[in-house]
Amino acid sequence: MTRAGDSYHHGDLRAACLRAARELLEEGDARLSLRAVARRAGVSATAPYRHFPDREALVSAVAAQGYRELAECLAAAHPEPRTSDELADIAVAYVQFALAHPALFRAMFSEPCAPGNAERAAASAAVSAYVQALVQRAFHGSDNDSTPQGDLEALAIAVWALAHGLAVLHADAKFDTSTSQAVTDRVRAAVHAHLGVTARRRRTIHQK
Amino acid sequence: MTRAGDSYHHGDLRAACLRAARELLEEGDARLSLRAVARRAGVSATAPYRHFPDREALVSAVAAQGYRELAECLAAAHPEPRTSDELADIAVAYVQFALAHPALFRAMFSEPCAPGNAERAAASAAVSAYVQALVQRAFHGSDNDSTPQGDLEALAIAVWALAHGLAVLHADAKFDTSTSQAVTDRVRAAVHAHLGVTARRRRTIHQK
DNA sequence: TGTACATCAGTGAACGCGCGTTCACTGATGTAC
DNA sequence: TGTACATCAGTGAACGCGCGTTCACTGATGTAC
Repeated sequence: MTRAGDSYHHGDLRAACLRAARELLEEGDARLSLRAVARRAGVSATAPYRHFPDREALVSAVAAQGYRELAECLAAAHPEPRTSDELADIAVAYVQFALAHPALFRAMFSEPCAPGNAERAAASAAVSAYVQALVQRAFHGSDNDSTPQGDLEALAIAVWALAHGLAVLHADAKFDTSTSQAVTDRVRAAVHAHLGVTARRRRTIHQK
Repeated sequence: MTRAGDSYHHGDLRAACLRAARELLEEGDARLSLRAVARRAGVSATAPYRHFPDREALVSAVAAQGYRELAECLAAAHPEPRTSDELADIAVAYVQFALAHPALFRAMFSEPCAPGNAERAAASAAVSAYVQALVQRAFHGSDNDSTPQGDLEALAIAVWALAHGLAVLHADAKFDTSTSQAVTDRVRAAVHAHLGVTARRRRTIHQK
């Protein structure tokens, strides 16, 4: 039987590989290599093949983990946003996640995810669905609940794209990212500008 | 003196390298290599070094060209947008550009542009400035010209991020991109959802 | 116009590198009796 | 409990690859006289 910890040979090389890959990404390695991961995990170059059929599988597993962390991070920012302000909190969290883990973020969104990897596809779809649901819930039953369903969907897509676009543009240094406050202010302002004049008139949201 | 065309040795290897690089990108090569570019240009592996100090310089030059093309493409979509519909035209052009040239788009936005390359930085900043100015012009002096300047800036950032986010998410296949009509409809809907209820009430924009 | 020379774009061999992946192996672990 | 055996996680050598970059070179072109 397997003891917890270091039991069988290495213990849990699969997990160790994922941890090593994350470390390398956090250190700025743009492109993960199986050999570098093995090296970091303190194991021979070929050992990871016991747990991943090829490089692509390792990368997908890391990306999937990233999606899950992103989802948690968004949920932590606000579990059930109702106002523009609360939606902005989530957008800020999205952007800060990208800035805190730029290489991981790139690994997650860098290329059309290989359709073969079910785990990755699922984790990615979960984030997407989570954001969509979030936005729809926030707007459903608001003052404006005459809004037809199609428009709600479009709005959800728009908000997601907005947050994602802000994240990518910040990660690519198209904006000043030297202070986290500047980033936060910019994202909040963009979300409020987006969600619009109407919202601003109803509540007093703008706090600048 | 240099004759046009094939004059000196190769003629204009610099331009030929850029053309070759573009071809490789259009064919789907994710990562440009100097050797592959040289091969495609029909020249020895080291010849490009006469025109580019290193690989990074070549990639930056290609990216810069991409930014210029993107700017032209946006201008062609609508030179002076005034309505949400016309802004949506531009967003559609932005997304279609990304879908038509995915590898180029990735090369342009893949990583924090090496600050060393002035040409690339300038071309990138030009696109950014162009979009910002576009949006501000579209909204300035609209019915709603009480809008303060800070809000206009935030709005411009938001619209840019929206278009960029839609482009990236489509390029990463987070949405169905099998027909160009579906993409166009989705982008238009997102822009209209974004620019909002107010606009929709004033004009009759939604055409679905 | 013709010759000698300087320039410099492109060549080709060579370097050292890290990579993904294969293969036959070894040795620690778990299991059947 | 002790022994024989099967499993299979991890090893280490080896493969062939494409890469970026260097170097001394060659030969076509342009220029000075």
